[in-house]
Amino acid sequence: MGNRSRTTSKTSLLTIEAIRDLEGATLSEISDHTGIPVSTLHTHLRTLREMEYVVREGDVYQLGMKLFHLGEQARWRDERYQIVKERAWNLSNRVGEEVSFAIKENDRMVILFDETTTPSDEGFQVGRYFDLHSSACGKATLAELPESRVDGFVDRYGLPAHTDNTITDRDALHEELETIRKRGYAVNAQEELEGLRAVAIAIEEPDGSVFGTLDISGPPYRLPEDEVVAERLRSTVADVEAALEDYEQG
Amino acid sequence: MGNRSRTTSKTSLLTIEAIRDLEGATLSEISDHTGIPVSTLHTHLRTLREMEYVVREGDVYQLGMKLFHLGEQARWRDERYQIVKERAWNLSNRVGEEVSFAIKENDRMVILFDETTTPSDEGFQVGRYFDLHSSACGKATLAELPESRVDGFVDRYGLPAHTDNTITDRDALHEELETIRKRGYAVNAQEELEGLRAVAIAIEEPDGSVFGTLDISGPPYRLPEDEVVAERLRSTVADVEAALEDYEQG
DNA sequence: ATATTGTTTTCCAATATGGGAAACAGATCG
DNA sequence: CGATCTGTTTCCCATATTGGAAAACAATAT
Repeated sequence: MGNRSRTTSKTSLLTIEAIRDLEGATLSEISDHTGIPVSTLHTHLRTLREMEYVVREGDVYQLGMKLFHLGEQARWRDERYQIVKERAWNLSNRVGEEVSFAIKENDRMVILFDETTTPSDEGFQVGRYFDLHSSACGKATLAELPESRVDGFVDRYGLPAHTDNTITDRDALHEELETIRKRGYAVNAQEELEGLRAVAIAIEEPDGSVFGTLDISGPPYRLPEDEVVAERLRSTVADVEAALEDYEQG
Repeated sequence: MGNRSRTTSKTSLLTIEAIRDLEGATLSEISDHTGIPVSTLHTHLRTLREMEYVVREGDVYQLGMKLFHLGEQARWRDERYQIVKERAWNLSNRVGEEVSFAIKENDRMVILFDETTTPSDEGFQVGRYFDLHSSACGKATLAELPESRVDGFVDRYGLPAHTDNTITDRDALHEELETIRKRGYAVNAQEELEGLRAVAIAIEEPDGSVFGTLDISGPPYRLPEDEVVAERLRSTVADVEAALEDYEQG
């Protein structure tokens, strides 16, 4: 089991995440997956159920909508995200491509929203985590950070490969980031997911730090030249940055 | 503060909810709000932070995107919700009104999504909880339940008033539910929120239980006659029910 | 009917762990 | 420079948490 201080709360939280991993599971399945004895789990699940973080459908435990409720609050915890959303929507409608907004939290990127013209495939990325080194949004963010922080990040997590195209070499990463800084946009050439290409640009706050990233993504065959895509993003990013500046004033 | 068994996990979860209530807060603010001593809170927040359920911005604790991540999983835990979403989107586009889908979980309604034509005011209800007796979706759901369960619900929670129009009397509620069953749709005449009118119809599963509810909502002056709105909903609901039936087969 | 197997739930004792007062450490401020 | 805010850490005792084991429950099979 654990190595460091196993707080009781952590066990509850791990239980939640086990249910997420298994996309719903029975008591014994959760026990198998986590190694936590069923009797212990049972009491934790009682609490989680009482607090509505988990529900039971028959004998299957599922994540409760309390999590969704709280998640929505988290998603909009910075009201400036709404500013971005409106402009992302406009952009998406203008160019007919999928536009996503992501932020970095704890060394991973999270997609906060995702504007498309067709609602069908909308949002399959929303709420997903992406690695910093293998996503357009992540690389766009990294490119804005000092080398030392990039190195620190590599030291901690390494550069796990997700496809054949993933950058797995530290020097290659530094080169890539340099290229991104030069040309002003990051490209994900199917480094995270086979068949998904994306172009991303970082949005800067008035103080120069990275606020988040906008990207346009899709299957490679459908996207225009990177430079064309980047140009489309650029104007929206500039627009958002101006709006953030305005917001700052009052 | 506590009266019943205060489990450790529960304290952590209450901490999360305190941060939600306060929309971000410092250690001492959370302590004031919950009555939990700062020293205790401190350790809980450490765990919550480690597990990414909470983040710190300066000295303000905020809900972490882990919650959003998990919340999205909860939101789509039943893949049939996607079926509803597509059709709600179509309806919204056809009639130019706001269409929402809600489900009942633990004696409250939760809005799962909300399709609008303009993205600006979209989603301000998403993830919100609504009481069963004071919302269109809630009343539409109650109307499908046996009287005994309705009474049980009233016994447990009472009928708290949210506006002057809220139904606060048990008999009046039963009458209202009877009306809903007769005419086939529920109306929220600003019973939950001043200035918000809504018409809702329950979606039934093939087995007859309530799957969720669709509603059309807006400021009273903008909505057509209830009967007209209901008619628009009816066809989509029938459509969804047919699709659920198909899904059942394979 | 009665085993058989797989659950989940309850019980309980031992002990690891969390609670919270108090001491400590930085800030910020008058 | 003390005073007064914060947040952080320490530490000890009471007790909440654990998890084995057994009991209840369910679903098949014999």
